[in-house]
Amino acid sequence: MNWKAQAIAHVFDQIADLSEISGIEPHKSYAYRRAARNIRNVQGSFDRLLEEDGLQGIAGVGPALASKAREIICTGRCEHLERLTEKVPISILDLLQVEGLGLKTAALIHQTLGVSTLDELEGAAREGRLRQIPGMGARRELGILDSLQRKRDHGGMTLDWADGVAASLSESLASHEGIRDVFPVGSLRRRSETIGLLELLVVSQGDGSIEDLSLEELLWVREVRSTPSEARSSWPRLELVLESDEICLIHFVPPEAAGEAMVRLTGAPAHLERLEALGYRCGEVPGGASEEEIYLRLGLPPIAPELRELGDEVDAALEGTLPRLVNQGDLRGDLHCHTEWSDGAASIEDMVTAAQQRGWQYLAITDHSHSLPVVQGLDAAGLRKQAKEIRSVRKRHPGFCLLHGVEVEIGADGSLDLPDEVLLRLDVVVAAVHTGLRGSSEKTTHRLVRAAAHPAVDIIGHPTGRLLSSRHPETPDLEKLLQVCRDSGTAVEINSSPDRLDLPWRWVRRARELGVALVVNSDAHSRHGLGMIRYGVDCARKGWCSAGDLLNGSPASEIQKRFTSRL
DNA sequence: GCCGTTTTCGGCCCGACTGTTTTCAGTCG
Repeated sequence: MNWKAQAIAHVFDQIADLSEISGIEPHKSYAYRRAARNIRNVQGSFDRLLEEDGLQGIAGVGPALASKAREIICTGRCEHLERLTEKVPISILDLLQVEGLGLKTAALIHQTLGVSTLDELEGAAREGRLRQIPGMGARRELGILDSLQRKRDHGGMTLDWADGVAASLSESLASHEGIRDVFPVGSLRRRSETIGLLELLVVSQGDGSIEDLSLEELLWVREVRSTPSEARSSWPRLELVLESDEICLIHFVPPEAAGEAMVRLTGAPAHLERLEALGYRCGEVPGGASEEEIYLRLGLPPIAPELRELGDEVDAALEGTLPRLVNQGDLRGDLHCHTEWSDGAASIEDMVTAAQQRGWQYLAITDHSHSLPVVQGLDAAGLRKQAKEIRSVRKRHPGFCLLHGVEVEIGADGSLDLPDEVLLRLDVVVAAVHTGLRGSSEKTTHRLVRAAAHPAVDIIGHPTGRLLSSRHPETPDLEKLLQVCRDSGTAVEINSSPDRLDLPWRWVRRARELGVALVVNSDAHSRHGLGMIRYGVDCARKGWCSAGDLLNGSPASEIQKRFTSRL
């Protein structure tokens, strides 16, 4: 996503939350949220929209919001937001990331206990003070502590957000004289599922002098701090604190050290340890060596950054058994997306043309089934109506393989909310859990396993149900699920939404070992959403997948055979 | 704050689940 769009939408969401806490007319909050959502979903060139009419072409953006958007882009600040934070500290919004805490309770906790940070919240929970709040008992207190712990284990920026921040910083840095190149390193380059610390490598033009760089003037940078160098590297570095509170570490190296810096700063620690066991020594690399040359000197082929995690990738490289990793261009289609028939923003036809523009041969339309609230999903009659529309779109796009499917809701007992005969008439059935995710691991496992064994189910969608920025449910017994899927021929989804990346990559590796069919799905809710598939590809690559491991690495002819044979 | 074959004011998304309850508010999707 365009980083400007991200930045504006982020501020609008903050305004919406703070306004609601401050008791400002609730529909104003709704307006800000709606505008933020539509800005995120902009299709085509965001910059052009911004220049042409200051975003007023976007639904939900009127003169007041357009002027704030302009202010955010030109100054990196928003006066309206700053005024709101005079009344309510912005750190309260961190409290909302805790599962089970919404605006009402967060505001109440702040008012009665003076709590405005996650640390203070944890302290209050440990001391049993949260129980003073009406509606809060011991159980919710424990739930909050639990959620805080899980958040610590999984914290960080999602990949799309980190990519946006990195792109905007790189663009500003690269325009400086004296800077030759800027590269992402660290967990961002390894395409980790969340990015705790954003790291950029800046290759200088000459001797690496950075004295005349005035980074404070960069847009979005609130503060520049020098940080002592660490064992990992002796190159000079600076810490940028961004307006959005993220921290970005910038490493400066002269051109002749770029290759070594790439290796060392990309990590991960276990990978570097294995390299060291092969004789790699920091500072002993000949000047000017590229990253590839460094691997070559150790007797290794280049190892993709995504694989540099646990260390065993080095052994595989030595044995010559590294997989040929899938690329975005290897995918021929997508088997999970939404349209305006449920909670998507585009028509079926629009999604089809967007898929064709991406060079895809097939697309499965899988709108939600009816029992998911808000979304207004489809029941049997709705699906029949949709089938008619699908047939007519097919006629207009004869060369394209358009599949009719559904994302069917898995109920509390593992049953599906559509009759078997309806499901069996569809080309693709993705079964997924959206509610009751706070249940025990055993319960969720039972639901998933029952659905996976159902004869009409083709794909288990986002198996863990996690949301990386907010929801970390008890993980189901994935080993059991994968085995059931293998035995029943049910495929497992790698959901590409950067907030999900679900199946998690460690389990993608396991699924591949077990021979479970995998499929990278966009779960797109707009034309633009189809592009999210790149994050699913990142996840598949981290899970050692080749194109051949993925259902949608195969051409339309095979997909047609697999998914329409039961008709 | 936005929007309009209910167009310059009045309405804007809703239903299940949960932990706290003794009749429900808040959260979430």
